[in-house]
Amino acid sequence: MAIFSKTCEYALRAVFYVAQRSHEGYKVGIKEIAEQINSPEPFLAKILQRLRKEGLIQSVKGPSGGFYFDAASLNRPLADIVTAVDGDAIFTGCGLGLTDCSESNPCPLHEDFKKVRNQITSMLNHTPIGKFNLGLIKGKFSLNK
Amino acid sequence: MAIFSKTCEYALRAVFYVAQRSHEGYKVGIKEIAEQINSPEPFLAKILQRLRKEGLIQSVKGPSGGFYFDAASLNRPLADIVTAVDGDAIFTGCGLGLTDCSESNPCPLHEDFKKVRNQITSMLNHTPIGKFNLGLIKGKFSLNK
DNA sequence: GAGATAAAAGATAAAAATATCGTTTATTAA
DNA sequence: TTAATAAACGATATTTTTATCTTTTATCTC
Ligand code: FES
Ligand code: FES
Repeated sequence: MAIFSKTCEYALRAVFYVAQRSHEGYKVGIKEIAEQINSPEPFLAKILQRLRKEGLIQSVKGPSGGFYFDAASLNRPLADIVTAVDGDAIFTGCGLGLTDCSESNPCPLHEDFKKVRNQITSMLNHTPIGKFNLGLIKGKFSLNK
Repeated sequence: MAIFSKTCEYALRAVFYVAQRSHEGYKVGIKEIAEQINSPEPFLAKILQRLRKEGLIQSVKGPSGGFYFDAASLNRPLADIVTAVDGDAIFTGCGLGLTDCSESNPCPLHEDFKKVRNQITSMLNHTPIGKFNLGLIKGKFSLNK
């Protein structure tokens, strides 16, 4: 088990890659993205379609088209991507799977989980999509293995 | 997506329930456990079989039999249960799904994820299975909704 | 406008996780 | 030692997640 679904992992890696290329002034085709983040191409295509429908990423069809982020989108928090793909379970769900997590009906791990969740939530809310562009360009981070 | 798989959620809830009853001096049948933690009975049976094979929980067949924890097992950390069911991805895996998480080949979220993972790891390592027995007996915690 | 390019859409397929069922084996109590 | 009880085991079923393929639509270049 991981924090995010495979779908969400691909989404985030793709987002980081497209953000970097957008920062450099390019649009990117799905094929290039899939290669660079080491994901199955048609599956990733579906994921990006979804993000596009939600207005989280931009794209244009046709020659010299591809995916990109406009300036506003580059400043959105990662939390928006995660929510679009995995929903809000990671932000509000009970760690033991109870139907609703609350102070009045807590599971044994509620207090501990709340801290973990808050840390994840805070990190995802305060990290803009474009935050790692410079680091990625400098080759400081990996997205594919 | 959640921190743990459904399987692991059931496992932990069952463990807490059996621990409480063990503390009170009883063994518990699979039917009662499944009812009390609101899980599918045959599925839960499989999970507990697995835990038993690993020596994490005890059981006896036959009349007045059932599942229970011996004193030593009550002191084991929750981490042992989680590892048995979900493996160690939650403790060591990359948040973005890279094949191995390391300082030398970090993903963009590596530093942030490390903190989250460490917090989860620490909590699961330092929480013994029997920690919540008194609270559960007093009705302070919920395991079923 | 014609041809080429690339994403969108829709229908399937494969794999993994979750869930169920029927039978067997061990244990107990009488 | 027999009948009842409860877990173990093995096979199967369902659902969800992950992945693929084909056709359509939009856009660019010429
Ligand atoms: S009730 Fe389980 S985390 Fe809040
Ligand atoms: S490389 Fe991604 S969390 Fe360490």
